[in-house]
Amino acid sequence: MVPSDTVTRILDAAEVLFAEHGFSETSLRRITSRAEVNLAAVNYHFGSKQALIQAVFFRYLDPFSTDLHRRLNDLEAGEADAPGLETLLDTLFASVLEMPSENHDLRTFMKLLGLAYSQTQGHLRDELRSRYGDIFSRFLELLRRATPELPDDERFWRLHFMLGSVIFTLSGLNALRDIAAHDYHQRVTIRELAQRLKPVALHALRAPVADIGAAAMVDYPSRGQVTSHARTGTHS
Amino acid sequence: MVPSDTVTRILDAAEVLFAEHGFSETSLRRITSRAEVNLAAVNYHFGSKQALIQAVFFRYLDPFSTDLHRRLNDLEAGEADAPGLETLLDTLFASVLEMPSENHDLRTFMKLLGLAYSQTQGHLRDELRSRYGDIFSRFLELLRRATPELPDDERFWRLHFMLGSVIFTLSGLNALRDIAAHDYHQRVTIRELAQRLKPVALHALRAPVADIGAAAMVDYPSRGQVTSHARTGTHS
Amino acid sequence: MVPSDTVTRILDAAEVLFAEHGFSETSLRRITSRAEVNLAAVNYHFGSKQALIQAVFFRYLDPFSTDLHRRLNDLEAGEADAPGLETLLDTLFASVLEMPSENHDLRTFMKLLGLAYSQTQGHLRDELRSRYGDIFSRFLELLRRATPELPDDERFWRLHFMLGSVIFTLSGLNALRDIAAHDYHQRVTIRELAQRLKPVALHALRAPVADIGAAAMVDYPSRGQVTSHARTGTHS
Amino acid sequence: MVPSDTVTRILDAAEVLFAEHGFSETSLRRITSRAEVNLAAVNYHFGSKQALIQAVFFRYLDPFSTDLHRRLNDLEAGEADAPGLETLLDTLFASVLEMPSENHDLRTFMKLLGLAYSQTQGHLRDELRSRYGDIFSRFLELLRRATPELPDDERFWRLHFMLGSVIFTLSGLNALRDIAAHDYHQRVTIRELAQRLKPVALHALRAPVADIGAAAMVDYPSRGQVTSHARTGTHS
DNA sequence: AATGAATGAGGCTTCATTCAT
DNA sequence: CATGAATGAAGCCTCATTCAT
Repeated sequence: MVPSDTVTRILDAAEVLFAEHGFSETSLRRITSRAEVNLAAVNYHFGSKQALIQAVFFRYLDPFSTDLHRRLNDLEAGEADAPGLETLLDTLFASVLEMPSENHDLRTFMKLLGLAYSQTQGHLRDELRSRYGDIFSRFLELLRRATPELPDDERFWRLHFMLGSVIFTLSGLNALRDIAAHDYHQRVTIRELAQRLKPVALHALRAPVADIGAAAMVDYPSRGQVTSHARTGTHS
Repeated sequence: MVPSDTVTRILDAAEVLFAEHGFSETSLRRITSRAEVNLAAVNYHFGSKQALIQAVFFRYLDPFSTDLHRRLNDLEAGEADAPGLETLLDTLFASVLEMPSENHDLRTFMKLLGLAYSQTQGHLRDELRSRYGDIFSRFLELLRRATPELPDDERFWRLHFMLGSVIFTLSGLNALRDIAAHDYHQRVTIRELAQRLKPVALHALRAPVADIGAAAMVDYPSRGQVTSHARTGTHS
Repeated sequence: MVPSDTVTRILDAAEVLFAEHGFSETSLRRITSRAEVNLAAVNYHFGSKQALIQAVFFRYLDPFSTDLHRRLNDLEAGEADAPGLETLLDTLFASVLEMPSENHDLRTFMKLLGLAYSQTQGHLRDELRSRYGDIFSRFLELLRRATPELPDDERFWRLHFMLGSVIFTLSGLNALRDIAAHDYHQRVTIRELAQRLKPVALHALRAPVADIGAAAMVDYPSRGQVTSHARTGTHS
Repeated sequence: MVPSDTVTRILDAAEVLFAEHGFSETSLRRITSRAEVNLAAVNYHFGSKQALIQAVFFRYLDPFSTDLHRRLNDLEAGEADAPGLETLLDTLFASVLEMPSENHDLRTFMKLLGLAYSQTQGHLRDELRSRYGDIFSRFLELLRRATPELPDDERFWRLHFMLGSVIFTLSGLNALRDIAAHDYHQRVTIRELAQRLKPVALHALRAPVADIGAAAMVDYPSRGQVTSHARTGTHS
C-alpha cells in the first residue's frame, strides 16, 4: 500500500505547482516534467487531472483529520466539562501547525485551500465535504458548547469569518509578507501569524451579537449623511 | 467616451462568467457567445483577455474608489477629531454596499475579488495595487488614527484578517447560503451579513495584542499533552 | 452559401481517406495534412470529427435524394399506372449512376456507405435515417405497388438483400476487381456491374415466396444425412 | 493444446466487443477488463492486437471449414452426378447454421465478417484468403458444375452479390430486426432469414445473363427521359 | 467599426506495447 | 506463467490571437 515513487513525485510536483499557479493554469505536462515522470503517468496512476487534484488534498487532509480527531479525543477524555473556547482554538491551531511540518509546507497547503474555495472546482468541494464533514461537524459541536451564548446561525457565520481570515491571509501570504517585510521590516512565520490570529479570533467569536432583525431595517446612510447616521449600537 | 454597446455587453457577460467559473476556465468564445458579439470583438476592443479582466475590475472599482474618497472627504470635513473606528467601518460598509446597487451585483463582484486574490493573476494584482493604492493608503491612515493602540504591523495583519473574512465569506456566499438556509432555515442578504460582520470586525480590531516575541518561544503542545498545556493568557 | 475552399478541400480529403481506411482509422491530422489545411480547421468548420463524417455523407446524399425525388416525380407524372418493377429499378440505377459522376467517385461513396453500415457509427445511422427516411419510404411504396404479390415483410427483407449485394460488392470492389481481372482477364466498370446486377435483382425480387411457417419447422440436416434430406421445394 | 482459461476468456470478450463496436473502436483495455484478465495478457498470449483479431476469426472459421469440407465429402460420395444447385445451397446453409450453435452466436460472427470486409484490415483479408482459400475454391468449383449455363465471370460476380446479401443483412441484423419488428410485428430468427434467402439466391443465380457488351453501350437515361427510355430487355 | 476565417500552440486523454519482477 | 508499472505516440479538441476584408 506504499505509494510508489512515481506517485509521490507527481503529488509533490503537483502540490507546489498548483499552489503557485492555480489548477487550470498548471498543465499536466508541467507537472510531469517537474516530477521527471512520463506524461501518461498521471492518467495511469490517478485517472484524470481532477483525480490528481483531489489526491493532493487527500494526502494533506487525511492525516490532519486523523490527528485532529485524536486530539479531540484526548481533550474530551481529560476534562469533565466541555473544553473552553481558548482550549479548543489552541487544539485546532496545534493540529494545523504541527501536522504537515514533517515534510510538507503549510503555506503551500493553505494556498491550495484558498484555491479550492475560490476556483470553481465543484467536484473538489463536494468531495471534501463528504470526506471531512465528520471532523468539521465534530469541531463545530464542541465550538457550540464552548460558545453557548451564540445563536447557531451566528456561530456558523462567525466560524466562516474566521476561516476566511485564515485561508485568505495564508493563501496570499507570499505577497502580504513581502509588503510587511518592506513596510515594517519584519519577516513573519506562520507560527507568528497564528499567535496574532488567536486573540483576534477569540474576541471575534465573543463579540456581542447584533440585532439582525432591527439592523436589517436600518438603511446604510448615503453619501453626505455620514456624520449624522444612526449608530447601531453594537459596541458600547 | 461612452462605451459602445458591444463593449458593455462584453463586460457584462465577462463579469458573470468570470465570477461563476474563474478566469482561466472562461473562454473568450463563451463570453462573446453569451454577449452575442463577434469572437474577435474582445481583442478588438480590449486588446487581450488579460486587458478584459482588468477592465471588468476597473468598471467596478473606479466608481467605488471615487465614492469612498468623497465619503472620506465628508467625514474629515464634518468633524474636528479623526473619525472613530465604528464610524470608519460604517463609512466603508456604506460605500461598499451602496455602490454597485445601480445595475451590478455585489456578490458577483466579491467573487471576482476573491478570484483575483487566489488565482495567480499577477498582472491583475499589480494593476490593482497601482490604481487603487491611494484610496487604500488613505483608509489605512484613518484606521491608524482610529486605533492608536495597535502597532503598525499588527494593524496591517488584522486588516487583512478582516478582508479575508469579507472576501472569503462573500465569494463563497452561494454555497454557504445554501448550507445556512438548510441548517438554520434562513435566507441571508448581503446587508444582513454586513450587520453580522460589523461587531465581529470591531472586536477583532480591538482585541488585545499578543506578545509575539514571547509567543514565538512557546511551542505548541504535541498530542497527549493537550490537557495540561500552558495557557498563553491572551484573553483573561 | 458557397462552401469555402477550405471546407471543400477538407471534405474531399476526408471522403477519400475515410473510404480507404475507415473512420476511426483516419485521423484528423491525416485529413488536414492531405487537404493542406490547418489541423484546427476541421473543428472550426465542422465542430467535431463526427460532424465531419456526417457532412461527407450529406454532400453526397443530398443531391442524390433531390435527384431521385425529381425522377420519381417525372415517373408518376408520365404514366397513368404505377411504374413497373423494371422501370423502377432503371430509375434508381440511373439516379445512382448519374449523380456523382460530375466530380465525385461512385465507388468511393459506396465504400463509405458500406462502412456506415458496418462500423458502429450510431450517430450516423440515426442521422441518415432521419434525413433520408422520406425518399426511402417513397421508393419503398412504389416498390410495393410494383410487386403486389409480395407480402410486406418479405419485400422488406428482399430489399435489404439487394441493398447488401450492391453495397457489399461495390464497397469491396477494388479487391474483387483485382481478383476478377486476374482470373477472368477483364476490367469491370461500375456501369457494367449495374448491368449484371439488374437481372439478378429483378429475379430475386420476383422469386416465389417460401412458406416460412412450414420452413421454420424443417430442421436443417446434420452432417451425414445430407443426401437424403427433404427438399423444401421452393424452386421446381 | 487446450487453450488456457485466460485465452478463452479473452477470445470470448473480444468476439463480443469487436462485433459490437468494431476493431479500432475496441481497446485492449476494454477487452481485458471485460475478460477480467490482466491488460498485458493479450500481448502475452497473442502477441498483438492484430493477432488477437485473427485468432477470433480462426476460432470460428476453422471448425466451419472442417465441417463444410466433410459435408462436401459426403455429398460427392453419395451421388454419382455433381450435386444440384439447391442441394449445394442447402449444404452450405446447413453448415453455416449448425456450426456455431454450440456456444457461439451466429449473428455475432456475421457482424464480425461484415466488419472484416468493410473495415480496412488488410492483414485480416490476406490471412483469411490464404487460410480458407481452399474450401472457397472447392465450393466455387461445385457451384460451377451446378450452374454450367453461367459464364465464369458472371458466376463470380453473382456469388459475391449473394455473399453481400448474407453478410450485409446478418451483420446489420439487430437494427433491421428492430425495424421489422416495429413495422411488421414479427421477430425473425436467423433460420427464418435463411429460409427467406434461399429462393432469392436460387433465382438470382439462375437469372438470365445480361448482354454486357451491348448493355455497356446503352446509356442510362437522364432525368426527363425516363418514361420513354428503351428497355434493355433483360427480363421478358 | 467590425467580422468571418484561419492558425499555431497546447490542453487532456487514450492507445498498444514493453519490461522488470 | 503472469502482471503491475511505465511509456512514447498519437488521438481529438479548445484556446487566444491574428488578419484580410
